[in-house]
Amino acid sequence: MATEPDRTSDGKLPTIRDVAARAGVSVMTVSRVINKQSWVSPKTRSRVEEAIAALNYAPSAVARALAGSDDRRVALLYRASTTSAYLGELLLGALDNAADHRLHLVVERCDGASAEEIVAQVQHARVSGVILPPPLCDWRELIEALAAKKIKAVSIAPDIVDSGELTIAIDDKHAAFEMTRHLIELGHRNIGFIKGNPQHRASARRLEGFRQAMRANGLSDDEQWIVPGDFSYRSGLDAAERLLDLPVRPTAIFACNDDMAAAAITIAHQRQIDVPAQLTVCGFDDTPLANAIWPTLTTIHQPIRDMSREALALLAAEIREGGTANPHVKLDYRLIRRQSDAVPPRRPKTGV
Amino acid sequence: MATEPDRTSDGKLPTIRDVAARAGVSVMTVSRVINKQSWVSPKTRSRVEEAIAALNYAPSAVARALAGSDDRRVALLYRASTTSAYLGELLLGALDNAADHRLHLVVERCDGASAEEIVAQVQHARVSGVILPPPLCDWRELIEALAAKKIKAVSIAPDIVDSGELTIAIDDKHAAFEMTRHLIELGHRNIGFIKGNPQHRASARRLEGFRQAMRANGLSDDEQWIVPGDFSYRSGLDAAERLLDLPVRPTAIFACNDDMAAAAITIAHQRQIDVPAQLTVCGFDDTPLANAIWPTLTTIHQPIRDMSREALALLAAEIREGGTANPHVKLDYRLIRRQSDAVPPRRPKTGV
DNA sequence: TTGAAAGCGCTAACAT
DNA sequence: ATGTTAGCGCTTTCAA
Repeated sequence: MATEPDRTSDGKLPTIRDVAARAGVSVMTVSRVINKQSWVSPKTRSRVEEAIAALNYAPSAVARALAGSDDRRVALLYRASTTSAYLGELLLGALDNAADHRLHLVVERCDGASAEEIVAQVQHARVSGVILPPPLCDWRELIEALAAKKIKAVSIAPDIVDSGELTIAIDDKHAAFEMTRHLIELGHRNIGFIKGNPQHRASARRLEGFRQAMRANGLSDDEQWIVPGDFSYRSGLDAAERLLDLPVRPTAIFACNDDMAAAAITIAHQRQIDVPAQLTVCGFDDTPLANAIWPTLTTIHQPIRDMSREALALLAAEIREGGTANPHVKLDYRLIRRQSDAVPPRRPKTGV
Repeated sequence: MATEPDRTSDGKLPTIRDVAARAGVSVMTVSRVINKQSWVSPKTRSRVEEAIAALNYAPSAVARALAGSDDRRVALLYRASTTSAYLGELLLGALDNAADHRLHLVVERCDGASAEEIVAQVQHARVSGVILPPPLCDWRELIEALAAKKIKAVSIAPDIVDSGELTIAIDDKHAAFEMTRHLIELGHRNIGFIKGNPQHRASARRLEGFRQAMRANGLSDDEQWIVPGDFSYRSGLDAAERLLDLPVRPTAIFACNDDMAAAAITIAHQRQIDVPAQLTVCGFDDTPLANAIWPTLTTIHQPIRDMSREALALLAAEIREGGTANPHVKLDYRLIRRQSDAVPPRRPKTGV
């Protein structure tokens, strides 16, 4: 059973013309069949479909892009600072339904460029929409510059914004709130927090969720319990040292991402502090790392792949229908309990 | 300073015609300038270049693909089983110099398809070359089917093969040999080995390197010290349990990749076996994980990004010059010593 | 050394 | 319901 496309005598792939000839119709009719457009009589349609099948014809994306109103190309922009694992997930999600939406995805790096330069780059790439993962999603100038040129942009995990831009996000603040509440319910009172890279606005949102939960439970969100970090494992090492050097040691550490949480666990190991018996550590993101360390990490699952999938769907709707019911998609996060959290040590269950 | 492309009055990007008009030459001349082709008088050339700069013109890749002999598109094929981190690295490397080679990279998933179906898919995608990461690189049928259709394929990290196909690889066998020798030099005699996914031929090569090193040093590569795994963290957990349950426990474990090594460390932690004081563990690949666990992992660094970069260069040469001096590129690996290896325990340094 | 003509494979805008 | 006519932006002939 040959799935392979037939080739005309000159060794080229079949074109729409070959299909038209074989079906005895005009190329336009074939085009309509392909695009499920306007009305084609069932009889003609099936003749064309037979010819397509017989020739194993598939339209050329390139020719379509050139001839069509070119609203089929979208770009996934990224900076070198984005980890390849995150980028890989985004890519897989986007690729996943690019074909369904008849969109062609191009991946473009835009390092060190000014907002204007990036707009130029995007225009040259002939794309009509872009996906902006962090930290690009929080770059107001860029978003406005793109909007000024009528290039649709969908931000992945940006700060909440008032303008009409498209966004895909999880509720970082509420997720952090929930994780903190979870720790408090476990019995923790002294909870340390390791902040994320300040360039990523998500960091601020997570911190805010932490603070709210602490205050909501009558606990103090004292500055000394909140230490800086930048999402890197290295920074997590330093941050954890600082927290564990505190006069009153926290019984739990909530890190703004998994890498830093892993670092905290490392420091605990080095100091012979048992996790979770003596110290609870939890993270955020649920990267593969969370499952590859010991103890496995309690964390917030962020559906990265779904996010880019949704981003693409949003772009498709925006580009073609010129608008969507809801331009702000909120995806669900999940608190994943694994082995790194427990009740705090030395706290009698009941009575004095 | 506006880098942004000018737009003609109708709001579209400048085309080659606009450039031609502005420079007072024919479009053909502009085309020649762009492609640095044949002879254009320096005077004309500079006039054209001025016009290009003034208009901030950039040629449309789409139009070029359609008009040209289309030898500019290459695909990165992958299966869903490939981890997004690995895929992300490959992608970044490939993207990195796709532009330099004037190649357009498309990323295509090809799951569950037969070799013939994949060939059809590739032909429909109108690409003239493909990059095959593992495990596709070891699929003989596919490689032959592609060759039969004159589609250039470059395999990343395949088995050594006799046919004239293009390959990029590190010397897995020798890397494993070196790591094993390193362990032996440290004083280890009882070394356990966790095998990789048998579908990836690299697994066999690494095992072979291990075996050779053991035998070369008069040690036995007894089957009981060699346990199955499939590259997953989970499988590493089981494998490590088996090794540590052996009547004579190994003093070192060499896992076929980092994930399984991390799993071995986890098991050791659980059994209160100190790594590396009581047990040496090392991995292979040098993924980000190697640096995010404690102790950090001694492993073999594999330059994934460079591999796809080279793959692209190879394809470019092959597609355009129709051949290369050396179709088998060998990249360097590096043994990275971190904290998970040490001399074996309870072995007096000297004398009895 | 340069230019004119003829497409590449498809679709949009009009016919019919 | 179907066909005709023009391109999309560029490159490949071939001619000058």
